[in-house]
Amino acid sequence: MNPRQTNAKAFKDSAKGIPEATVARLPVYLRALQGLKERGVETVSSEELAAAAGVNSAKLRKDLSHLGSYGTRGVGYEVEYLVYQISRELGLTQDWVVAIIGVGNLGRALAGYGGFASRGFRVAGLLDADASIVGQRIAGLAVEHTDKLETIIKDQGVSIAVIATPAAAAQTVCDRVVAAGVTSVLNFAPVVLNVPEGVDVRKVDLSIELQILAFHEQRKAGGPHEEYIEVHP
Amino acid sequence: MNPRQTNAKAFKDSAKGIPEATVARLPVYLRALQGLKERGVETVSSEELAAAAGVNSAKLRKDLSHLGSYGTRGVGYEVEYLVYQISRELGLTQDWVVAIIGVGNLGRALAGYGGFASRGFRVAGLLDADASIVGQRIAGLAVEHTDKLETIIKDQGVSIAVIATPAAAAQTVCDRVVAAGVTSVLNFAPVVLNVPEGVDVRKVDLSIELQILAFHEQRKAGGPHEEYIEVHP
DNA sequence: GTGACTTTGTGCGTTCGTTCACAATGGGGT
DNA sequence: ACCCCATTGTGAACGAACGCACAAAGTCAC
Repeated sequence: MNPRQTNAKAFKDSAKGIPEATVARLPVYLRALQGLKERGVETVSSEELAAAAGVNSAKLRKDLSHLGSYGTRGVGYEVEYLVYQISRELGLTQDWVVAIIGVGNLGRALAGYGGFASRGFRVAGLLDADASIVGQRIAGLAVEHTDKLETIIKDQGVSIAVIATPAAAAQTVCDRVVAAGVTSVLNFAPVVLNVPEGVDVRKVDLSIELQILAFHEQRKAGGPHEEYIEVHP
Repeated sequence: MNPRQTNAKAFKDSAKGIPEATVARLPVYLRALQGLKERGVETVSSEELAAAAGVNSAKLRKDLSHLGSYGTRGVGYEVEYLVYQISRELGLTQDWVVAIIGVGNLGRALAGYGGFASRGFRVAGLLDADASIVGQRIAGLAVEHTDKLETIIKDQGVSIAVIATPAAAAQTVCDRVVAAGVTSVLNFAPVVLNVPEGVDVRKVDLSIELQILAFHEQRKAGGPHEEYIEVHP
């Protein structure tokens, strides 16, 4: 019935899913590899690449083994070939159209961020609800009013929305982009977004990261765990 | 010898360490709770709080149980009391002094981000290597030259450094802040930072998150896993 | 006071992720 | 042609995290 069942071995192991933890590390490997490539390195061992990516080498090998068998025993991995394979697996060999909603400080920083364009992400729209910002040119793009959100998403074929609005506006904006057909959302607003099945949300929260650091910092200094704690009265 | 061994029960379970996964969620609970508090809610059940935080209720209860037994069976958790307990556990009842190095678009966004001050993070310095930026006032602070990095860190008692420089400068800046006594680093530059034992680094990478979204987006659309893949020649 | 009801806190099985350690395997030297 | 060496790819052991399901424990109505 399903060809996979008759000839499963010829299909990539990844068919049934690369572990999330691995997916999250692939971009790190990719960046390390691109660095090596720029320096003219043609071949790299798992040990070297692991060091460059800040992970241990067994983990690196297992991660890469999920994509297929792309190394040569006794030699290592061919940098250029591996760059291509990881890019393809991540979907970076095609272009992705992105819209950024909310052009405050953060939205501006995102619009100007070089790391997008170089990895196949094309910013097709900057939108804001504030009329005094609409019309400004930022990173070569004119800011549009959020009224046009649906139009832009559909006309430009936006598939990923970046939400950089204030917290209060985020859920509404999210509902609108989802209704307009977006299925992946990167959320910078400090709220938990509710989305229907089938839509992916990833969250980046600046203050959460700081809080996690504070927790560990406190531990180093001898935090509350050192004290005798009273019971809830 | 160690009192913990003679009377372990009286000490918080957390003494030996709250799981990392839990620590990473505490800030989310905290934000949800503060939202409830502002709306005047006094008591909340694990079910409700879990919904607000976007996790399942068993996980929430287990997370909170690591801090101690702060709920009341049949009733739920007292919002204000729980806010205090989580804040204390995260180390937010004390103030943390932060310096931001690199005042580009992102550094500016960070400097103006309200989520810091409201959680006990005081930005004590904005530093940049570019002489044309030095002296500008941003969010009420004058930008200083990176020459003064060591002075500022020591004089102001900075314990957390936020690195928002270009990739090429990040490692050098990191070495300097660590040498000056900083033990926690939040890194926005797209590089893997090397730090000595005892220093914590957390990384926020905008383009990595987008790449992870692209991966899943590709899957939805029927990505490379659907195709028959040739073997490495 | 008592009993019904609600909600917490947690023991347990399961799943997911990491690490070790080594057999398999390709390259290169002789 | 053969053997040695370096390095991959992975089986298996371990550990962390998740989620179910329920006993324990408190509240509230009467």
